[in-house]
This record gives sequence, C-alpha cells and structure tokens, in this order.
Amino acid sequence: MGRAPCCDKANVKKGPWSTEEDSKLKDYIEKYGTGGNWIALPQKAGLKRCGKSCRLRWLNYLRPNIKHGDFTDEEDRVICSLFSSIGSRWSIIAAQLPGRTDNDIKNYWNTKLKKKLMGMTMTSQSQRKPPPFPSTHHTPSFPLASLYKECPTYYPPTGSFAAFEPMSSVQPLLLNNDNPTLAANSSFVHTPESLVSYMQYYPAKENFIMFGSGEPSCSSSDGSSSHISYGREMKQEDMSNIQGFGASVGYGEDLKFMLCHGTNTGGEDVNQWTEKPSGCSFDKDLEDVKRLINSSSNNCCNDNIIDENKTQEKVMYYYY
DNA sequence: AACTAGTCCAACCGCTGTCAA
DNA sequence: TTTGACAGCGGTTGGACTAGT
Repeated sequence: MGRAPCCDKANVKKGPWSTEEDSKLKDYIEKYGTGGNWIALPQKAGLKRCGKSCRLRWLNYLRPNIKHGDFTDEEDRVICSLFSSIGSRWSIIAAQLPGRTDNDIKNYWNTKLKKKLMGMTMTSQSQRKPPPFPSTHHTPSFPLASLYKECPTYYPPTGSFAAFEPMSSVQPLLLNNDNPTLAANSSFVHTPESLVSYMQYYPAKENFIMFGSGEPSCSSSDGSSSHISYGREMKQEDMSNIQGFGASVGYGEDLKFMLCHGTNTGGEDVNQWTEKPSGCSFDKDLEDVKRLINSSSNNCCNDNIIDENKTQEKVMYYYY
C-alpha cells in the first residue's frame, strides 16, 4: 500500500492568494519551517490550500530575498546563454540568478526576452553587416555569440552545479551540418591535447562551466550524450571526454569566443580553435537564436538529429 | 468614455522520478 | 517487489492591467 491521500481536493481553495493567507503561510514557515512536508503544512498553518499551492506561493512570492521587477542586461545574457545551452531548464537557470524564481524567468522569457531576441534578429538583418574578423583561422558562426558581448562572469562565487543532465538541445543548432558556416569548418578536429593547450594558453581564473557530450554509455550509438561540469579547475575525466567537436565561449573583461569541431573518425587531428574577438556579432548568430527559439520545443533531447557516425560533440562554455 | 487587442504574470495542471508503506 | 503519494519541474491558462482606436 502507498501513503495516505494527500489532500481533499474538493475542500481546497484555488485562485489568487489573499494577504491573510500569505501572512499565515509566511508566519508558519518562518516559525516552524516547511518540515519537508508540504502536504501537511497547510493544515498545520490553518490554510485551506493544497500543499502544492503553498509550496509554489512560498517559492515564487513569499520566500525571502525574492527579486521582483525588471531583469538587468546581465541577467538577460545569463538567461540567453543558458537557454541556448540547456534549453528550458528554468530551475537550473534560476539557480544561477539569485533572487529570481524559475517561474519568473520562464514568464520573462516567454513574454519579453524571446520577443526581444526576435526583434534583434529583424534589426540585424536590415541594419548590420558582419565585422571583419582579424583571426587567421576560420570564423565559425555560433548561436548567441553576440549576446556575450561585454558580459561579465556571472556565476556566483559559491555557485555549484555538480551535475547536470544531458544537454542536447544545443547540439542540433551548434552542430547542425546544415549550418553552412559550421559546415565550412567541419574539417576541424578537436582533441583532448588541443584543449589542454588551449586551457594552458587561456588559463581559467575563477570558474568555468562545461557543457557537452561524449559519454560512451549513452543513447547514441557513438556514445554521444551530454554532461556538464563546473568548478575551478577542469577534471581529468572531463578532459578525457573531449573529442571531435568543441565550442567554447569565454566572457568577462575580454571576451574570447572559441569553437572547434570536426568530423570524427579516421580524420587526421587538426587541432584548431577559432577565436572570435570581443565585440564581434554576426547576423548569422541572431539567425541561430531565432531558429533556437522556434525549434526549442522540438529539438530538445533529440540526439538523433546529429549524425551519429560523424561527430562526438563537446560544447564548452569557458570563462575566465 | 467605451471597446478591443495585446501584454503580463500568478497560479494551476499534468508529468516524471523518487521514495515510503 | 509493487503500489501510489510526494516533491519538483515545465507548460499552459486565465484574469488583471495597459495601450490603442
């Protein structure tokens, strides 16, 4: 047998919370805490609400240090960059924005930010031209690269996300062979050694976040899957997973955008990273954002979009 | 002033993984 | 081992508000 029923749904109040209910809930939680049991809480607090509803009200509204109001440009960039990487994992995104709730971010994305980005796409198409790229390397396109412009390091110093679930929503866009710019650079092959060199050349100062795939045990036959690690230094196992394709964004005082990818098997090692200088933005990037927005609901977790025989993917967001 | 369309956001709904009985 | 409640999450909805006509 399972547990006892959670609550009598016929006798719970729905709809907007009154100030009286708010203060009851707040007082109770401040006094006794949640006790790890939301279902029992409303009864104890004298509320005719479902525990679920109490939890939501507390987390999204009554909890201390909740930030309401306009999002800053920096918060915009954080949301954009994480959305491009992990998709609509609002709770994870919210965890990186102290004081913001997942619901808040979700609403903000759906009502404002998404439109803002779409607007940027329109503007960029009609007004801007790609700036010349000084590097001797190729210039790949990368979704959202322009949004990282002047973006400071955003992770809280004590931030932690030890483990993420597979990140694959980014892959179809970052790695799509239909992307002509990427395709043009698809001869690149990235190896662990090249990344080590890169890391040595651009040593991490504070934190880094790494998204990617390559666990051999996962859904795709080539072992493609995703993992994210985060910390002050790169772990050995992270390095050992890096093969084939990589992309990196660093941001801070001096934005560096790095991308490296390639077809995998049998190809010779062409350890190439491409750097995109600070302030660069390309119309193509915004096109990718638009495409991501349009397709985000469809392509998340669809590893099949990637040619299993061609690539191992590793996308790395690296900042210093 | 009245109506309509668009926007915002709090709250609900339903799904999933976890865990207690 | 099975069953079903719980916690948490993302998607969606509907009412309040605002801007435009």
